Amino acid sequence: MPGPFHFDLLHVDSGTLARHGQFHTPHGPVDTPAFMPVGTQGAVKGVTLDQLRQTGAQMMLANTYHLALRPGEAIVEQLGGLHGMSGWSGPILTDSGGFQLFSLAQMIKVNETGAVFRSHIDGRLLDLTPERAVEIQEKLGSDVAMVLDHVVALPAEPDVVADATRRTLRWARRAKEHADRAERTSRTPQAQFGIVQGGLDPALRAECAAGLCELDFPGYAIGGLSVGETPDEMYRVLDGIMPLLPSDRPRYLMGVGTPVDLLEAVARGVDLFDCVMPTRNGRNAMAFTDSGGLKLRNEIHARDPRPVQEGCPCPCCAHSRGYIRHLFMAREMLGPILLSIHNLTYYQRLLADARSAVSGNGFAAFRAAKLAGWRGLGS
RNA sequence: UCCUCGGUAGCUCAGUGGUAGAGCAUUCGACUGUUAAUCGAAUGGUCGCUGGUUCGAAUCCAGCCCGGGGAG
Repeated sequence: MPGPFHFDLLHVDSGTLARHGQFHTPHGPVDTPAFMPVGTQGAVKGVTLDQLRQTGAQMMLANTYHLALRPGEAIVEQLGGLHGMSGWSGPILTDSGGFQLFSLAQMIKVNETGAVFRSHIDGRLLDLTPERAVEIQEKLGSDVAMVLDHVVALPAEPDVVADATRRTLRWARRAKEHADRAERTSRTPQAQFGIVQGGLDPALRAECAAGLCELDFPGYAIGGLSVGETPDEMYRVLDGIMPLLPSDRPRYLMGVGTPVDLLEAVARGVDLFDCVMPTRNGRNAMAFTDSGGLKLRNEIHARDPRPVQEGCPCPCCAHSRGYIRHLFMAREMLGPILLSIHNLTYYQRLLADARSAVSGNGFAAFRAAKLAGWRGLGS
């Protein structure tokens, strides 16, 4: 009998390693490959739940560190967990705070026990250990909880990467043990994913993957990428890791990426993605389209009556590029909102098309056609 | 007519002897498990005009032009 988090591998493309599947959660299934919008504080910035569903998103992301600081996991729990608090009824994945060891590196100290954060909000100390990360995420009530990992910026000295990778593996063991032993307080079950670190070193990546697989997680993430390396270096890491991960579990490439990155990773067998790019870039007036990135603050769009993307069903594309530019120049809040929705819609449609292409054994051709379009304007 | 305050970048203004700065606007760039509706860069001025003093004037002096306020 399949568990609450089983992954149905429905089809593998005949020409690439691209997979089409379905990941099951207590809050519904997720068709893969899938893109999860980022809602760090329990909200996808500028987008209502209705609008978010309309983009085609099935699963969203939230963040342990940010929610532990504000409003605090106790309040989230009291409001019914992330689902109750936010009203989002679909699956939710919570990141452990491991990424903040990288992005907030200047305000933390890492040792074997865990990480000590100096809150960026009020300066108070927050101890984040692998065990604490498990407990916080249980209270948040997400469907998938990530283990706490140690993300370092690239390029980095070999011993720095090796230390962080082996620490990540030790932390994963502690997190797994703690989750298995802990009294489950939430009403719904929660899956825990391990995270493969190892920088650009194939041997280190393999060592980490092997150690995690022994622990038998229901899903595996690839972390520590898109932190300073080139796209080709990232793709090479994926080439090396994918064969080492069990094919009957979802593979999640954390924090990635551009549309090009998504297709290159899907071609190598990745099933899940998340990235702030569609929303952050959308807020900053950059639109994703089939012919590459559009910087809508640029004057060239001022008199352009065309929609951002011809044929796009999103509410942004009911308007002209000239109007969207005007909204940004006038600092109207509707501009960032509409472009966030457009970019999320663009990502969701891209992956929906990718799933169809995989099912029809035509992923290689699909990827080639998309890349040719994007190359035009250099997305 | 007199008194007074002012005239410096597209706009609002700093700058009182060593050949000009800021904010905003404009243009362009960046953004990958969000400390970001953010960040960065560039364009842009014979300092109202004409003389004078001085090695050197946006800055001091004189006259003129333009604008605000006041007096008669």
